[in-house]
Amino acid sequence: MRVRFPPSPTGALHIGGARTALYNWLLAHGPAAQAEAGRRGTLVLRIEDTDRERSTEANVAQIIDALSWLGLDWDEGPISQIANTPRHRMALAQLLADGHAYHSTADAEVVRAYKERHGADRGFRGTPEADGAVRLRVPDEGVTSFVDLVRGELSFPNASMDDPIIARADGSVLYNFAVAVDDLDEGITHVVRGEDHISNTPKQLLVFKALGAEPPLYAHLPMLLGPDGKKLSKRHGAASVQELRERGYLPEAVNNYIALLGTGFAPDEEFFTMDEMAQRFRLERVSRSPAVFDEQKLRHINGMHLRALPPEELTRRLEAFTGRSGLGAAVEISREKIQTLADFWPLAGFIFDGPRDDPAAFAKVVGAEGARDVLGEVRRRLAALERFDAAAVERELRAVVDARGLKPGQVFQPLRVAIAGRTVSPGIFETVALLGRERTVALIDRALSS
RNA sequence: GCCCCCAUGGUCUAGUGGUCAGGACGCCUCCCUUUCACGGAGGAGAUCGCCGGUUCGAGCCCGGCUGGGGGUACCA
Repeated sequence: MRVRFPPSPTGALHIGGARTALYNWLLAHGPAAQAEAGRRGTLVLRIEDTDRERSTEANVAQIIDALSWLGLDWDEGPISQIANTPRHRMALAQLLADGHAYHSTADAEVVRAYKERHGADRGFRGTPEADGAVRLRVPDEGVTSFVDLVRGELSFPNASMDDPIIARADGSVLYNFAVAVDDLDEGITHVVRGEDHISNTPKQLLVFKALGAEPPLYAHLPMLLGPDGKKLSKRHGAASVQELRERGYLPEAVNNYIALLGTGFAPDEEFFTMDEMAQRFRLERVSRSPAVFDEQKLRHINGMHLRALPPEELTRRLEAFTGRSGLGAAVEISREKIQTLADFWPLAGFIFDGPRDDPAAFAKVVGAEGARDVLGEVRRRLAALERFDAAAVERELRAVVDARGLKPGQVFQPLRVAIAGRTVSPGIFETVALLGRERTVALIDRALSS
């Protein structure tokens, strides 16, 4: 089995592209490839840069960086499509010579006029000219059909298809032609791509036929949509892989989530490692309907992956993410409370940089009836504590709760705001223990004197 | 306009002719350290897009309609 991922370097790698890359990766690493050849499949990375206007090296680098971050490694490539130009020209000359293609100066205007004469459902058929762009000759009758591995048989009436332009007047080839030639040359066996390519497939099939070659198998994945039901784009916030990374998501979680979007792996589970996903992945199980990208659920899945990481590993990633070091102990007491890497600093940063005061919270909680009195007693008890660990701190704080007949929150919250400056923090006992007696007492004094 | 694809709670999905349509995210209530998150116990939320048909019986099969989406570039 040979599959490919062919991004066009006209922008960053978007979530839809990452999904396509992931599914190809899963296919190549899964049991289907194994059963077919006794070893896993080969993934080819091809850069579709035939659009010279919009393709840039920076985008290529960015896409490769995003794929690497996701852990989606490839076996061959990156192959620059533009580097295959000689071969494309050769194939084009062959079709021209065979009469499968012809030069035509007909532009959109001419095509429109043609349809006015012959009916909107009649595909444009040109007459060979001496120069102009190159069009592929589509049969007048019959259908071009194929069995889509996720949708079943798809069929297109030839009569309604325009003769597609496969090369510009300057001889440079266009997408539908280059792709077919490259898929053929690279021995691609399975083309797995987005639904937006469904109507390109018959054109490419016709190119294979004109070349006298056997086409690969095709599978079209459903579209990924934004919360508004429209195609996912930058307008929906985090649309690129790079942005997801900057927002503190883990690559394993991103992979897990986008795999879930559009495939029902298992009835009751949603947490999967790459290996588990590759084992379970089946093209036939891929959903046919478009899916809405839901960041809330990504957050949830990300939290699961975060907590599944060994503490040292989580610490390493958090240190890389925040650019700080010595985070170990704080990470230990925060790991149950964060869902993304970006959640950590706002939650526990005060342990290192001191409180970031939220005046409203301060006024409300520390300024509450009896709160200062409670804080005073908490201070006395903690100051007198011999062993300053989480268990001892908890004992003292609960003693205050019991002695005064208060609710736990009436004691814990003022203390939390005193040491963190806000109502959000890791567990109060562990946090106080980590801060130590000196700093805790000083922070309480600071709150009391404010 | 034309060609094509799709349609189960707000979202992702399970379900392939016969249990009260199951799970997850989110939401609500309660508990856990009145926040955040995790975990636990409950709850609200779906006339399975609509109309016909096939069948003793349809979310599952067929047809039509409606709605959404993709394509319709000398872009990919």
